[in-house]
Amino acid sequence: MRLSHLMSRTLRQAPSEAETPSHRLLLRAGLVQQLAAGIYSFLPLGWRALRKIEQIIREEMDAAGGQEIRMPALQPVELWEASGRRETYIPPLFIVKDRRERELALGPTHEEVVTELFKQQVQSYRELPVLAYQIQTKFRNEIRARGGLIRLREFIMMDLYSFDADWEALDHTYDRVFQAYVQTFQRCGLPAIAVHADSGPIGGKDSQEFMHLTEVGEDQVLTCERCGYAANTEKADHRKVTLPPEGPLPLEEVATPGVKTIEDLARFLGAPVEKTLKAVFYAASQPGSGGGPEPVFVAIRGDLVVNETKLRNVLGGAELRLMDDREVADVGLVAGSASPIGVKEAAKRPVRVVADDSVLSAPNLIGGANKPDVHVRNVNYERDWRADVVADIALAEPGYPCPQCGEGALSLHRGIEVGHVFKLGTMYSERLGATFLDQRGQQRPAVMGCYGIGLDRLLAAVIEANHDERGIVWPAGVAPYAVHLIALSPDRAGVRDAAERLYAELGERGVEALYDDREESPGVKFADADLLGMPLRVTVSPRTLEKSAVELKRRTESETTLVPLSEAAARVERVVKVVAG
RNA sequence: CGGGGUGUAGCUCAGCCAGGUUAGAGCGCACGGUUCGGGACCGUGAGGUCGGCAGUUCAAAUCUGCCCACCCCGACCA
Repeated sequence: MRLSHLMSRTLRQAPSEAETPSHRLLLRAGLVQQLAAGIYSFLPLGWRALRKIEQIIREEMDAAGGQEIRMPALQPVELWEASGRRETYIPPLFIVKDRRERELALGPTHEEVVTELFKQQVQSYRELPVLAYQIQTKFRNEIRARGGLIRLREFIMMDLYSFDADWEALDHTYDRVFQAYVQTFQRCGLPAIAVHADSGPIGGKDSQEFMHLTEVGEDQVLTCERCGYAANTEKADHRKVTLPPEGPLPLEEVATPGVKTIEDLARFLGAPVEKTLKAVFYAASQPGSGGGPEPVFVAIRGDLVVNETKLRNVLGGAELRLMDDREVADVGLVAGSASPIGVKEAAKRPVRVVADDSVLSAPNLIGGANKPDVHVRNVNYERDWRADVVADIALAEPGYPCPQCGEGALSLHRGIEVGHVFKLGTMYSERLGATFLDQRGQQRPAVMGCYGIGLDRLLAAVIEANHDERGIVWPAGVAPYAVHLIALSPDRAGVRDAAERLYAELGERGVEALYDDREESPGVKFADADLLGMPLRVTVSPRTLEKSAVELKRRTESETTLVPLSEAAARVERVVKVVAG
């Protein structure tokens, strides 16, 4: 491609709305142009890079046994009603109407559609496993688009769906796709780690996200350097400090005038925070069930914080929000001095009680009394109160002991989620009737997995991970072009002729080259070459031609080498192959 | 949706608080000339519904109100 006719321009200054490095470089290098919030056009260079990524993914998914298909972006909403997600899917679907007022959803994901496909196309266990994938535009009515290509409302996703006969077979398929993901990110030049992720209320067995760790990521990840444990903060566990066992002491009310918070309480009574019992009130609404919110009383040891994702899962996917003091009072309880003891009797409405498992082994805690300015000493689980649900609902925080090895301390990082692999199970196959006949002729629902990679976001992450102060430093596998050919002072000393010949010869050899044939000063051309970031720069100038040579320079290095003009194309081809690995 | 911020030329911004001739600068773009290995220089020129609508006023980029768009922070996700 000739730079003189390329349908994009480089920008010396990035538009002010761009803050993250990848966003700034995407705009400065002329890879994309924004049309609206979270909606972008791809310009030639950006599109080529995206297609390189697409091809890597395609090759890896094929190698893992995937079959490429193509499903519609327009989906009848009836299908979403059948799966039960019409109302529960967040963010809400983009809905359009056809001329007969029939509602169609712009597909944000394709579990429903692929399950329909399976239903008709696959009947026997002998055909399993089936791994079907597509690379296609998705539409999500995101609450907020952000970070350039990091969070889009229209984006390209590779989504693969697997169907197995049982959970054990799914485990194997999952591992296979997992490995394909590892390979994919490696080939894209993106450092990425797999972290444990929330699998949501669907209750799948495993779910992992692939994260590129970077300051500008929007996800938070806790890792243990000692054993390698890594988890999204919404999923992360930690080894809870247990308190020394004590015999239960009798309940004892104490006056605590003006004490509202756990910190106040611990200070007032001279007790450590972990000897207190914290009460938190949530209003839980089941999405899609028209009823009002249900009050939930959450009890957790005073030193711990509630992880709302875990709590939501325990409550079957309810939407949660903290109740304010007035709402707490309306239920008949006392904020700041609430007690799990007799809470159900004290409340005016039915209250669900959820306890973190930290309270089980914590004897003689100090809790509320359901009376203002009074607390109770020596609260013991089981003897004094019981919860409807006991589960781990604690938030893991940096510095806490690792749940896996127990020795390392968790540390916090930010990351961009570039991929997600997920053991779905049989929810969709059961609801939509995607069954197969097993060896004994029994109808059974397929055990599904789903796996996604956001291509646009991956492209942004690749730039995030591969740039310097001058511009992009494309990994060879993703670079729009392998070579950036520059003709300096093209009107002098046969430079244009030499450059044209080299450009043509590279084309004949199948070397992808971007050719800067513009009438620009050397400074501009070099600066643009650095900004655009192709792996190999080839310069033809009066100075090199004096020596009957051209100059080669890798984007990752500062040294240049001269190679004879006569061998230039062959040498460039060879270097390109070396760079590509 | 709540909180914060920004809208003036293709990009970066000044002008607005204290309303008053043809609304400015740098970069970019066009033409001519000089340069030519790290974003050169000189000259000429094109390019603007000052986000939109309404209001106040003799007069609005500037003051007031409403609306819109975009960015950032929180809940969702690839």
